[in-house]
Amino acid sequence: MSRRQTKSQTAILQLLKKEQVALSHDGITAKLEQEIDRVTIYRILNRFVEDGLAHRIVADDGRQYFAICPEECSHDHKAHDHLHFRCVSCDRVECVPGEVEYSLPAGYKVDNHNIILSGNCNDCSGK
Amino acid sequence: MSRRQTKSQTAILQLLKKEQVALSHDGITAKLEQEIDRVTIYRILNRFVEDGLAHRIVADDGRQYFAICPEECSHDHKAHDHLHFRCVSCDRVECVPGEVEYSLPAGYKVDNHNIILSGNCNDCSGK
DNA sequence: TCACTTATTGCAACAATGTTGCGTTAAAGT
DNA sequence: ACTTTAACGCAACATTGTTGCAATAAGTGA
Repeated sequence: MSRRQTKSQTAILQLLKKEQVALSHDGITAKLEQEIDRVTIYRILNRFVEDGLAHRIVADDGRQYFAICPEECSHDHKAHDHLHFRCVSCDRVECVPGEVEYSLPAGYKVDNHNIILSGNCNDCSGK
Repeated sequence: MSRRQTKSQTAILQLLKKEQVALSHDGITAKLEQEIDRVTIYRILNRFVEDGLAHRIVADDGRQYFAICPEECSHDHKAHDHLHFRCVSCDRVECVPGEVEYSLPAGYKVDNHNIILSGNCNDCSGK
């Protein structure tokens, strides 16, 4: 029932901590030293999300990206109400700090926020 | 070079106009009277988006949903900055009117907004 | 109205992303 | 060291969306 610490798991966790951006499955594969099976990577990531360690972002390319949760959001890992920016040039997804404000009609219960802006990031918009 | 009017095309357009919610490919298939090939549906939808007739939303289930653009957004069909709500119970995606406010560091150029909240809609949260 | 051009369609095949089943491996507890 | 079972790797599958290509049919002009 309890979690076990494995090499694959710690490697992915370290990677996510080091990178400050959200990574997709294949971004992770590309940056990992060791080879880890595709399925295992997905399972590890899903476990991280389940445990509130990471959050999952579905970007507007339809793919899932994962990022380590900052401390502030550990108390409630369901609603990540900060926004995310996906750069279409360098294909990175980053978390943008700051609140997002919106209004919603009464009666709606929000379980999950998934806010993605896409375009060119600071580095890429100059070129 | 110019567009041609076909039965499939008008059927889908009518459907999207009638439904006030955003529909996915298979939502469209389910509601259509006539049978239209999967590929054709996708191509029609992509054409609508290209022509600024509809906008594409990628929901947090990773799937694409399409909705007819309201008049206001016809002048700029790239940035649909209103938010969308996906109900996980009835599996409908609706456009929520109203502006979304956020702040973004300088140097970022936004091409596209994709803002999805998910949870239970007014109808489903009661039950 | 008929012939012509080519946008649109339908089918098959493919690509990408993510999940499930299952037998094997290896962490953690005793 | 032994046992239990979480985690792994492989194969197979599911879903969503796209591409190539030959056949069809919408618009145009004689």
